[in-house]
Amino acid sequence: MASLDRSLVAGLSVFEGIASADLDRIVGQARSIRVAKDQPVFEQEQEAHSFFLLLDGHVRVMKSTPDGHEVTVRYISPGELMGIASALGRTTYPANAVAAVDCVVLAWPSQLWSTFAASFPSFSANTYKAVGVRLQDAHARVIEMSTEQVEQRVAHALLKLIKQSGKKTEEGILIDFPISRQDVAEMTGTTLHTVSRLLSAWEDQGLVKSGRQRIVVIEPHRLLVIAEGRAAKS
Amino acid sequence: MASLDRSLVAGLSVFEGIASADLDRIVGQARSIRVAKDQPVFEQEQEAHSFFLLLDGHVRVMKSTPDGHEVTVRYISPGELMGIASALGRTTYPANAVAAVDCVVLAWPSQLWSTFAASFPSFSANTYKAVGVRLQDAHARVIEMSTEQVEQRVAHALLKLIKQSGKKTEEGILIDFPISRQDVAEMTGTTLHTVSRLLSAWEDQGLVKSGRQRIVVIEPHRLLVIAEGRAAKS
DNA sequence: GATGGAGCTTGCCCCAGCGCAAACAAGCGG
DNA sequence: CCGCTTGTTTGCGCTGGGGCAAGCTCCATC
Repeated sequence: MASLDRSLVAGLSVFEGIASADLDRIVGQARSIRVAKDQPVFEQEQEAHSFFLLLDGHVRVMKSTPDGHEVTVRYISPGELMGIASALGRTTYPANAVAAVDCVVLAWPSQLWSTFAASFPSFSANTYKAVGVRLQDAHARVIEMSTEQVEQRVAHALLKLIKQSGKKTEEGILIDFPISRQDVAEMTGTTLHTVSRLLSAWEDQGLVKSGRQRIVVIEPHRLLVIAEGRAAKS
Repeated sequence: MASLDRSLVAGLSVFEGIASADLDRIVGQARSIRVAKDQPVFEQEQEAHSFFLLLDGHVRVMKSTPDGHEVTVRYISPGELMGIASALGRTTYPANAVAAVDCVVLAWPSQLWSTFAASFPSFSANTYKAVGVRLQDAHARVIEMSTEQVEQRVAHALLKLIKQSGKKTEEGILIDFPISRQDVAEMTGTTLHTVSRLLSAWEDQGLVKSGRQRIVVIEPHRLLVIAEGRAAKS
């Protein structure tokens, strides 16, 4: 394993306000792990032995229902923590996390959580702030599901994705990991058929350009108009 | 104002594991407030000057969307904290909280949060655990909205309500605060019409008994069957 | 005990979007 | 280069449940 140093994590918002020496100590206790595409980082109901920081790649967090449905909770981008069950008093992971592409993660044993939190107040403050944001996101999602049409929800989802993981290309803004119609459907509570129809329609209008597991947003502004429900019904 | 003492809060799970003397100090710094039915405890976007503990009554937490929809996030029961925005690094409240009946709440200035958290580790642990539960709830809600039919969602909502605030009566289990069809609709992402139709149907089958802002569940077990989607389509 | 308003019920219509099914591409492994 | 798998597209029919509208009932107020 390559030796780890603070340059990996310096500048991440979770570690904001922590002294370099402390960062070294924190990073020194982590294991660095490679996770191949489609492999799990952690699994629902499994004992929460570690918490993780995504260094590189993209991870999809999802929950499975007893009746076989899968719902995508969120995508994790580089620099974000995940599997922080122990910070919230859980002993098992609440969801499945799967690498959307080959990933590199740092892992710390869960017991270290309380040590870190006690030693580095800003670490715990930053994390709980992140938890707060996730709670907000979850509520926002509930509200979307309650009040918006499928078209608006899918538009919102794409906007969220390009904001989080958008990469400028000459064509437009590319979602820079493989994402299928089915994946988008699982994020928005609809079916791959409907997503496919919407993307086709938007492609005709020149709003997006998409292919196999690939979506490029060409006109984010017009997509926003749809997301806000101010779209002219054609 | 009546003098406050620890008997008010002893035994609540948030304060589990805290010494009596400390409890006195904590409670000593609270203001006790009466909130009349339909009056706000705190409001969305407002500066989060305090956090609260509900001593008596029931509070509805809801979010309003720009386009005039209201979505109920949760009901707070006696013994629960609310308005803990500051614990999650927010400076404003994320939602509206309205008294569903006349309520009594304790309020502490937000700045005290960090003091309490630092002085009483179990207080902060207990609270974050509660936050974890809420995050779970929110995700569960997203999953329900994504995968279940309206009928199941409404059944789930009623079950949640009787679990949280059910009161045994000779008729069955009463939800012990006034709740309208509209309220249930806002919890489940549907319309008061549909809720009304469902309750009427269930009443015909002897599952529930309901009236103006009043719902009694007679056969929770059969309601559970519906909630799980194992209902025989009549 | 009349009046008004808030909450509830129900019938009818309609459509967004799901389910099903069939056909089509684009990679990938051999 | 071929065949297979995995992802995508699209047509068609159907239905859950939303929207609208009318009428009803309980309760509070005067």
